[in-house]
Amino acid sequence: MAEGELHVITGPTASGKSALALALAERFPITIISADSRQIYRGFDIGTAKASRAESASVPHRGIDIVEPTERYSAASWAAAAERWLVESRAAGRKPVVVGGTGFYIRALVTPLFAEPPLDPESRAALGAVLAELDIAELRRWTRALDPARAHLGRAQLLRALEVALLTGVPISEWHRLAPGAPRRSARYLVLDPGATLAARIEARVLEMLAAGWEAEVGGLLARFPPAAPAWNASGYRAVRDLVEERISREQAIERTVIDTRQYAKRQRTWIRNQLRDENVTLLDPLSPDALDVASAWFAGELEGSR
RNA sequence: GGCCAGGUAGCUCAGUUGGUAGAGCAGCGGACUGAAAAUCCGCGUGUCGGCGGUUCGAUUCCGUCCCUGGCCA
Repeated sequence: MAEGELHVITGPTASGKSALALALAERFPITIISADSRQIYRGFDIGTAKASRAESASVPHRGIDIVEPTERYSAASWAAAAERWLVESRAAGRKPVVVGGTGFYIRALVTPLFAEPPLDPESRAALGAVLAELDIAELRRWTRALDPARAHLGRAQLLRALEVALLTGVPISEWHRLAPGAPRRSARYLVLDPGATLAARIEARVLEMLAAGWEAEVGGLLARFPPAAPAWNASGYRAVRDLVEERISREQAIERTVIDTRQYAKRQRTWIRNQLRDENVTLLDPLSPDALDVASAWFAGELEGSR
């Protein structure tokens, strides 16, 4: 493709993606495009492991602090914004590198979601209010009737399936059939995974976050944003909130955060293992001594990439 | 030292009138097309503390030893 292949660095949380991207930035002029559904929120800094001020000053970053914590964002919105960042980055003579663990965002950029017709906001809100009252068994029954191919999915997906089926008159699976998702650009993936040491890295990072003032950050956020704001559901934020409000002990908060984060990392690994199965993937252990050289070779297009 | 209560999955526990056992959490696998650090689906991983005894058969009953907690000395 004219614009060249898109470079994507991904891997489970705490695998060292950002550090590697920053190191790469010392060798190549790049813009780091953060594909991270939590770093988009302003104010949620420490627990989402955002780049520091110094880091974002030395290397251009995009995708960070782009929405208010009360706002519900979407993969489609992110992908649309990312399209602009890619153009902007290239215009500035820098190669964009997508760095992040939100697989769905990356997919939406590489293989666009189906083109949704405009939905009337009022009908949407009204329907949402009705559906919110239903339990998952009920949502499943409705989805079995309206879009059976999606009835096995989770609550969030069932709500979406019903919304699309009812408001567009065409179920999502039919939209897919009409316009099968085709890659809009080719992409090469560098997948970072430190293997069995990931659990220890996660635990260490949680302790670092607390040492860096996570509790104080959460204290401030609590005063500004309602507990139901979307940004709160990032690993650890609820636990630290409970700690700040003295409902649980420090030990309990650490334990819950570590478990949450580990479970998240596991889901990311499942996604990467199965959803990127047919993609151009280069696996890299960030702890290997030549990690940066391998990453550089990958970036320069000197690696074949195993599929 | 004596008495009492316990010892069952990685953790917290339930259970078996004697037929080799099951929940929650953790863990593992999977799904994922506009909430994705979200939302869901599936899977029990075990010398039932050790050793003897009774019994066709003991995790269950008996004896003994070990360990933990509590109370009394």
